[in-house]
Amino acid sequence: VLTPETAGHQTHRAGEPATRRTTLTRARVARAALALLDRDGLAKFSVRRLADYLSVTPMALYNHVNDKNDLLQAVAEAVLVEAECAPTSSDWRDIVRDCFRTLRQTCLAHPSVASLIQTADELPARVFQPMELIVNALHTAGLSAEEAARAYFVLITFTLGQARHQAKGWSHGVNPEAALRERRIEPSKFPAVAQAFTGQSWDFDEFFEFGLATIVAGLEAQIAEARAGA
Amino acid sequence: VLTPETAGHQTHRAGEPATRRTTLTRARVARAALALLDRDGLAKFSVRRLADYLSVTPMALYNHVNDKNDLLQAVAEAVLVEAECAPTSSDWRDIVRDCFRTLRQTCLAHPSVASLIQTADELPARVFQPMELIVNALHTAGLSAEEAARAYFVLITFTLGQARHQAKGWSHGVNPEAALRERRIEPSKFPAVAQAFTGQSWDFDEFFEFGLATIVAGLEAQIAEARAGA
DNA sequence: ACCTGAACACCGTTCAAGT
DNA sequence: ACCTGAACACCGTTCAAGT
Repeated sequence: VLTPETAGHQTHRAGEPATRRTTLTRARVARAALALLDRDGLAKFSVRRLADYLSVTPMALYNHVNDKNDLLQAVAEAVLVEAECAPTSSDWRDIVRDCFRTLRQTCLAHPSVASLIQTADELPARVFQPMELIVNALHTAGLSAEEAARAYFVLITFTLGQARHQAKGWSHGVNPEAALRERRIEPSKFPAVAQAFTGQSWDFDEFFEFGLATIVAGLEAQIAEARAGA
Repeated sequence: VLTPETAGHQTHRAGEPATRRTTLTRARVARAALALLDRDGLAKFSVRRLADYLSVTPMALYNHVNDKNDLLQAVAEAVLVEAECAPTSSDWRDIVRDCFRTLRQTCLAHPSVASLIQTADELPARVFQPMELIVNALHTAGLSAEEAARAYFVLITFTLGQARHQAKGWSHGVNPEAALRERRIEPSKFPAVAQAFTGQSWDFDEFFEFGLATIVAGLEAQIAEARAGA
């Protein structure tokens, strides 16, 4: 059903940017998709639902987007713009921490987006901005250019993977705590796991910080080694 | 179309394990699904295609599996059995390296399976066997039980994420090398990235080993810190 | 240039029916 | 107990048609 405020078809001068509130745009489509993803999650997302959400025929979207995949990439791109990395220090450790904490927060604000980025066929060019920052910082610190690139991928894989896990709620049975509680696994057969998960509940922030600290410490060791070798 | 060798319906004594070649089983369904996943990939996999592959009605599968999701979990479980971790040393570093190298090799042998495990709603109980081993080793080495559990998840997130990347071929546009070559990004704007990716091609084995070494080195630092604090 | 409507070739899953 | 066949409520996408 078309309502007046969603279906206005104002004609406008050719060549003018179509900024009418009711006109579809790649950017507008992406933003609506993000809103829908935030509301209903990736599993329930479909082109048809998005079209419905925009009070439009599914095919209308294909004027602004090549593909469902292309659509999702537009969303990823739009989100990553928010995750602009503005380091507060010139120490590579601070740069790394700032960047990936920021990325993580952005992913948590949009729970579907970590999966989205990891699933995308093409990485939006956007990811190369923080990548340049990190690779440069690590290279300056003493890593070779290739090592710096590897380090970046270790960090982003960890960050996105962690955010995915957290976004999924962790409750869906991936949780060892729940597995123990529901007797899916026997504590006696897994004493160390049982000890780690009885009593306290899993803290994602602490987990992330532990992982980040571990990787940073590991990179310190790699840098020390690289310097010793040089 | 049913062929004689795929559609035989031998009656057999009730209570007997149904080991007839032509009888469907949760295990047999899972194995066929794995074969199909290995051949065509996760994107092309569907319940209906699997049914076709087994020369059977789609609904027949639902006698042995609750769900598409349940089906995929059965596959994940089946694969993880292959990835049995048999450490060759009692040094926690060796245990960690052996386990995750083995897991990675298994994932590379079945390219869809890393995504499968990360997508699964429920972790197969199988993952708790290596988890117990790792958590125990790290706890013995000096980490608290919770820290040991966190360390395990850092490692598995990295390993699965890396395997996913590699399985995807890396060529689908995630590759900075290709992004540079195809001029999707300007080398002049990303000098450090450009330097890291010009000339040599990306080596996944080296990437994995770098990441593993980095995390192990980071854990050494965490353990040293934990011991100093105790 | 942008949107529509009907159509195509698929999905996962339910349900009643067969043996 | 296990499998079938028809059906339901969805998908992504193409194509010809409208404005």
